[in-house]
Amino acid sequence: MSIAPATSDWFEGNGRDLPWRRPGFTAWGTLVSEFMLQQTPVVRVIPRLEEWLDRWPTPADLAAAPSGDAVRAWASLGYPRRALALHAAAVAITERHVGVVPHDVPSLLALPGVGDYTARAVAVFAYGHRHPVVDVNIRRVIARAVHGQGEPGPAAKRDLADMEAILPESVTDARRANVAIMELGAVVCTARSPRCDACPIADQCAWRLAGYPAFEGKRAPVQKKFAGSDRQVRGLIMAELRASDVPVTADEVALVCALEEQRVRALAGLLADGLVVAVDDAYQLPD
DNA sequence: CATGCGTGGGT
DNA sequence: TACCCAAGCAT
Repeated sequence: MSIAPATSDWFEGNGRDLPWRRPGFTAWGTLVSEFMLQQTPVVRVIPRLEEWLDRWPTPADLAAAPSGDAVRAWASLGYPRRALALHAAAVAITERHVGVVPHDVPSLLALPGVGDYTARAVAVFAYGHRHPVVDVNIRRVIARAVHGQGEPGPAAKRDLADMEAILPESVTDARRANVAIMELGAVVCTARSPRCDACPIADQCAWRLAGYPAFEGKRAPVQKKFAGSDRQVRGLIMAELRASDVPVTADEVALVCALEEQRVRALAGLLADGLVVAVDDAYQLPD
C-alpha cells in the first residue's frame, strides 16, 4: 500500500503557506525558487526570492541585466555559481524559448544549473505534469517508510523508480503526492529528530515497525570542514566584491585571506568559474 | 561514483 | 564545542 494517500490527506491541513504555493505563482518564479532552494533553507530563501521577482519579473528582465547584478542580488544565499547559472538559464530561455520557461523535462534539463530534481520540480509544480520528483526529503521518507532504512544514503538512479512506484496515476493526485511527501520529509520526517508522533504514516512506516534499526548502508559523504577551507576564502572574496561598487585591488583581496597560496588558488578558481573578472590590476563581478 | 562548491542555524 | 544539515549540480 502506497504512502501517498495518507500523506496527501495530511498535507491538505498541514502544509506550510509558502510563496511558491500561492495561486498564480509563475513558472519563472518556480524556477527561481528551485534554484535558490538548491541547498539553501526555506527561511533564508523567501526574502531573497521576493526581492528577485520584484526586480526581474520575467526571464527576459534578468537576461537583460549584467550577470554580476544577479550575483550581487544573490547576496549570502551561498553557492553563488547558482546565480550565474540562473542568469545563463534566463538568457537561454529568452533566446531559445521565446522567453517562456520550457514545460518538458528534456528542455529544462538542457538549461544551465538545472538537474534531475529542478527539471521535474518545474514540470510538476509549475505546469502540473506527471513525473516523480525526488529530493533529499523524499529519498529520506522512502528510505524509512518503504525500505525500513534510517537514512537515504547517496542519491542513486534507483530513486526515480522508487518514487514512480508510489506515485498515484492521476495527474492531480501525483502532483499533490510529490508536494506532500516532500513536505513530510521537510517538517516531520526530518534527518535529525523525526516527529513520528505527528506522522500520518507512522502506522505503515517500515523503519518504525522494525524498531528503528541503526543505519548500516553506505552513507552520503560528509562535508569537509568549512573553517579554513578554500570554500570559506572564496566566500570571503565574493562578499568583498559584492560589497564594493568599484573594482577591488589585489592588496584589498589580501585583507580577507593572508595566506598567499590559498588566496591565489581561491581567486584562480573564482576567475575560472566566471564569478570574478580581472580589470587592469583589480577584480570585480562579471558584466 | 566521489568530490568541490557557501552560509547560517540547530543540537 | 564540533559537527550536522539544508527542495542539488557539474565534473
